[in-house]
Formats: sequence, C-alpha cells, structure tokens
Amino acid sequence: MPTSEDVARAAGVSQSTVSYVMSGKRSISPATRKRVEEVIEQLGYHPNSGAQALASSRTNVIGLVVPFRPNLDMTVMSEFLAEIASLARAQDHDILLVTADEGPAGLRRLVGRALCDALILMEVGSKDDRIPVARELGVPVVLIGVPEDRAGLHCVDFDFEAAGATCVDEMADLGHGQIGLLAIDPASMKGKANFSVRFRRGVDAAALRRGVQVRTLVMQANHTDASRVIDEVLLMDPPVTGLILQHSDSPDPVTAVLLEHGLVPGSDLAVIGLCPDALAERLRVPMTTIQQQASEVSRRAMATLFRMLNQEIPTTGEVDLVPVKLVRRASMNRRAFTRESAHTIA
Amino acid sequence: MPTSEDVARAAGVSQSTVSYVMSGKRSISPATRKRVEEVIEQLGYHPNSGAQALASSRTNVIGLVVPFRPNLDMTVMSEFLAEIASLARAQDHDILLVTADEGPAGLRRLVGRALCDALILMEVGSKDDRIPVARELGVPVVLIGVPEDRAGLHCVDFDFEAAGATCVDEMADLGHGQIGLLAIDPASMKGKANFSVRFRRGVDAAALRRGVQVRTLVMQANHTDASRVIDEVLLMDPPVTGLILQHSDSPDPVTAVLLEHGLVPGSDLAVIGLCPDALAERLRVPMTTIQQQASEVSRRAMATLFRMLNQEIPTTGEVDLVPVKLVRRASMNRRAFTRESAHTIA
DNA sequence: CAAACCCGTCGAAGCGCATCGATAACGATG
DNA sequence: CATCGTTATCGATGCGCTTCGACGGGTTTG
Repeated sequence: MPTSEDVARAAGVSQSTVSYVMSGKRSISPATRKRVEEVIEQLGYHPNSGAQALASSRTNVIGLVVPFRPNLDMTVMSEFLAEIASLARAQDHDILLVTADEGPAGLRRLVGRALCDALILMEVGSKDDRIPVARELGVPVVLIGVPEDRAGLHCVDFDFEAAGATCVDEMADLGHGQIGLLAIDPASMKGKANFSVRFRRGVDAAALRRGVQVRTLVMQANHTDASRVIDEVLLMDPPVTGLILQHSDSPDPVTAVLLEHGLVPGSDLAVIGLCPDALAERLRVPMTTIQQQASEVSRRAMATLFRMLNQEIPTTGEVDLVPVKLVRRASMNRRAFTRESAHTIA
Repeated sequence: MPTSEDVARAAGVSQSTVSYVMSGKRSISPATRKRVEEVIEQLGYHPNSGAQALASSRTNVIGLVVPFRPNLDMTVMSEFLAEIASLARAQDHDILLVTADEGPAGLRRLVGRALCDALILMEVGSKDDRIPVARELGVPVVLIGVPEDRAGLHCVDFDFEAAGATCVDEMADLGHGQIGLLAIDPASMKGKANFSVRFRRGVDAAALRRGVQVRTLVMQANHTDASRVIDEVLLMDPPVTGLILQHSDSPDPVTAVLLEHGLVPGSDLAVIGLCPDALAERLRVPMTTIQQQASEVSRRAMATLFRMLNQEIPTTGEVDLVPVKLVRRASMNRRAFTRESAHTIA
C-alpha cells in the first residue's frame, strides 16, 4: 500500500503538502495540487484510516447499534440500515454495525476504543438501559425511538401517536363509530416497545376527541388467532364496522379470515393498518395504511448527527417526530347504515 | 481517555509491559499482571483502535458488503446480519457495514484505507462486478452466494439446487406426478440472482430423475397475479395436484387464492415452498417448507473467514453448500387418485 | 524603499500502540 | 563456580498521518 510519503516523493513535494492537498486546510498552488492529485490517482493512494484517526482523533465512522431481537420488523429495519449507510457515505463516513448484545458496556467500548465518532441507537425502548450510558458518552448520539427518560438526548421517530390518531380520524370521517383495534399484546416484547404504546395512545385520544368507540382486541399475527379475534369482533354489539390493525404482519391473516366470513374489506368492513407498502398493495384488497417512511426518519437523524459532529448545534436533545402519511387504498369504505349482515353471513 | 501510558504509570510499569499484559505475547509475572489489570479496570482503559491498527496493521474489523437493492428478502438478510455481527464479536472483531452502492471501487477503498482485514460479500449474483476486484484485494474474502466465475474465492450458500430437488422429491414421494412451479420471473432482478436459477435447476433435475412433469408459471407475488396463475393451473390437463412456490412472499397470496377456489392446501392440493418459518407457520394451513438456515450459513462463512485470517488455510476457494432441511407442515397431502374436482369447484 | 503581509511549502513533533532487542535476575547445568 | 538458559521487564523505534511553527519570496502598504 502506498503511503502519503510515497506520493510526496513521486510528486516531488513534502509529505505534509500531500496532506494539505487532501484536506484542503491550507492553500496549495494549482500546479502542485494537480501534480499531487495525479500521483495519487496513479498510485491508487488511500490514506490509512488508522493513522488518520490517531493523528486527528476523528474516525469518520458512525456506530449503529441495533438490537437484533427476534420478532423485529426487518422490512422497516433494513430500510433504515440502507438509508443510513448511504447517507453516511455521502458525508465520507462509514458505519460500524453493532448488535446490542453487549449492552451498555458495548457503547463504552465503542467510544473508549475510539472506534467511532458518534452513535445512532436504533429500536430504543421505553426503558432502555443504553440510555443513561449514552448520555455520558461524550460523543454525539441520536436515538431512533422515544424513551421515557430522554433528557439531553436527541430522538427521531415516526409519529406513532399521530398514526394512531389518523387511523381513528379516517374511520370517523367515513362515518364509523364502532371500531375494533386489533392490537399487539402489551405484555409481549413488541408490546413493550414504545412505538406500540404511542400508537395506542394516539388511538385512544382520537377516539375520545371524535366520540367514537374503540374496542381493543389483543391478537397474535397468525391465522388461528386472527380467526379467534374476528369471531369475537363479529359478535360485538353494537356492531363494529371498522378495523384498525396494529401488527405490521396481520394484514394477510386478517384479510384471509374476513374473506372466509364473506366480508370484503372496503365493502363490508373498513380496514386500515400499519404495514409496509409492498404488503399493503399485494393484498386481495389493497389496504389503506399509515406509511412509515424510514428514509425520512433516517435523513433527519443523520442530518442532526452531522450537525452535532460539526459543532453546529449543541448535543442537547429534543424529539423530532416525522409526520405520518395516510395512503388511501381500497380497504376503506363509508359506513353503510344498514349493515347487520356480518352476523348472518358469518 | 486514558492511554496505555497512563495505565503503565499508575501500575508502576512500562508502557510495553501494559501492552504485553493485554496481548499475552510475552510472559508476565502474576503479580504484575494482576496490578496492571486492576489499574485497567479502575481507569476504564480501552486500547485506541486507530493506534492499534497503525502499529499492528490489523484492524479487527470485517467489512460486510450488502447490496441493499429493493426487493431483497430482508427477513433472511437480517438473520445474516445479526448472526455475523454476533460471531464477529465473539472473536473480538467488529463489522463495518458497507452498501454496494460504491461498487468495486468501494472494495478498493475499504482495503486501501485499511478499514478492515477481511470482507464478506453478501447477495452475490451470478455475474457480479465485485468478483474480479475481490480476487485481487489481497485480503481474505468470503462470498455468500455462488457466482459463475468463482475461481480462488470461497463461497458459502444455501444449497438451493438441493432445495429445488427436495421439493420435487417430496411431491413425488407423495404420488404427485403433475406439479406446478410458481416461479420467479427469470427476467426480473430477483430472477437473475443465482439462487433463483439454482433452485430451478434442482427442480428440473429432480423432475427428470423422478419422471414427474413440472410445469412452470411465472408469477409476481401479489394477489392479482396469484389469481391469474392459479386460474391457469386449474385448467391444465392432466390436472396439477401439487404446487411449488419459489417466491418467499407468495404463500399468503397463493393460499388466499386457493381458498377462494375452495381448495384447501394439504387436502385438495399439495403445496410446498421456500419461505421464512414464521410466515409458513402463521398461514391458515401451515406450509411445508425448505428451511433457510441463515445462521448456519453465517457460521460457516465466519469460521472460514477466521481461519483465513489466522493463516490456517490458504485463501483458495471452494464452494460450501449448506444442506437444506425439509420442514413438514400441514400443506402436503398424498395424491388422491380421483381428484378432478378442481375444475368444477373453481 | 523599508515594513508589514500573504501565499505556498517544508520540517518536525506528536497521536497511542506493538514489537524488537537489551538487560537484569535467577536457577539449572557441567 | 563460570556458563547457559529462562523469565520478567524496560527502552526505543516506527506505523502513517495531522498540524503547528517556520521560512522564503512575492505583493502590498505607508
């Protein structure tokens, strides 16, 4: 591997000049610059990152801490990964991928070993033991997620509360006053994640505001449980005319069960949910959803992170919630005033 | 941040002694070792990775190159990521996540800048422009996937050919002589990936061997197209009694369409496919599948990589195919000899 | 026309570690 | 008892870079 010394010799300049050509931190005459750049090109020179880090105490690496717990929505997660990695590269940074297995000590290691200049913590839970450590790390940190105790830390996330509210509003706007919320089990791992909690908070608030009744049924995202839950829904009185799906992987089973009952989403029952677009669109009846734009969240997180790295803003935290976007598809219908049919058909 | 110099001073030894305590490359008296280790603990010392890399020309980082092209099966992908990251940490290594956006030049950058000691290339296609570069990089490389031109490179992957064959064998064993293969469009991005090609090669070979007829229908993994394709299948003569699903996201739509036709998988029609376990199990009729054990592939890839890093084996390549595992669920039935009913029911 | 500046360049001093050779202390060996 | 290994430690060097101060020559200024 050629070093900057090699480049300097070949270009007939000093090593420090090569360094200044690369960093642009001092003015260089056009002639020398050209000569040096040609040699760099020709030799295929790349600065040694270790040496660079040692001398400048800047690694140009961002640590991305992902708790790969099972049962995570990987579709969304990988959108994050792709976008974050790409944005990092655009600013000449790289991404160090760290699982959360190591816990808080892992964060200390990253910073202590000077493996990265900044951290992004993904999938932050309501109570997350990475939080207190993150605060004292002395490097810029951005959280994806909104923990309870977030003082001094910058958070970015989807606005799940607005998402919940939007679902209810859309229902109410179409005349549905009796809504079934097919919800994630609050006792489960996923249910404890704060996005789950915030979504339901949004639903509840909007229900109150709009004067509609929301009945919650906890379900697992599989056909058997969907079947059980839909049976319950159909027996409710007054009859439920709209369903909100919280699980991102419940659209398939729920749609399947509804169809088995002769109920077509968008005609016999209004259905709205939270899932990836690709899934929503490939259903028998494409589903109206709240779109989760991972790219937008990533963009904001990275923008903030780089501003912190460049000392443009203090590391003091605030919550940056990305507005939700309702994508209307065929699964929502206006309430029919004479729909008692559900019971009989079923 | 404390340095090894700080540790040395506090422990009353020289800096080099601290270094030897940490690396274990020279013998240290138990007394000194204990003293040094205590100071390390107490000061919260972590060796600076940049300095370490500079001095030892070893980064303890593995570059993981992932082409985040849309339409990738992220469920499987993230299993890889999680397992690889975890295995790396177990050997005191970290993972640098690199998207393939930069192409071959990105690989040169990684090695040229000495950002990592070794590379794993994921989702390697049949013809992949990263391959020629990878070969000349001068660092250990392991490919996940099997490109055509793989001389000198170590590949690990699922044995998709065996997967295809196993599907056909299972069908044949249960008496099915007329099989429909609902296949990925070979002209699509995904269809060009070599795993797709290999699966179909396995299917074809086994069909020939077992003397069964496989008719291929290209489909998209959505309800509309599934409907179109199943209509075609049901009109075939002689009647198809078993379906092989190549798309990992076709089980939902296909099952849905079959049920609409009054056909229950596992009773009226045998269905087998290639998809994540979680999906297979949450279907109305849990589906028999070929299980893709990402963890096993990861383990083998990492094991080989570390052996190359430790000079235990040469960097000469071979293909390491992970045997497939058939997981029987409820979607397969023995052929009924008098099933003409499909047409009439449909 | 000298003083004050700016521009482009160079030399040198580290950054924090790994590692090699040297050295001292100390049994074991003949 | 002189010699040879061993074992445990230290000092010095260098990895490849960034960055600071210095310096010469050209330009501006009073």
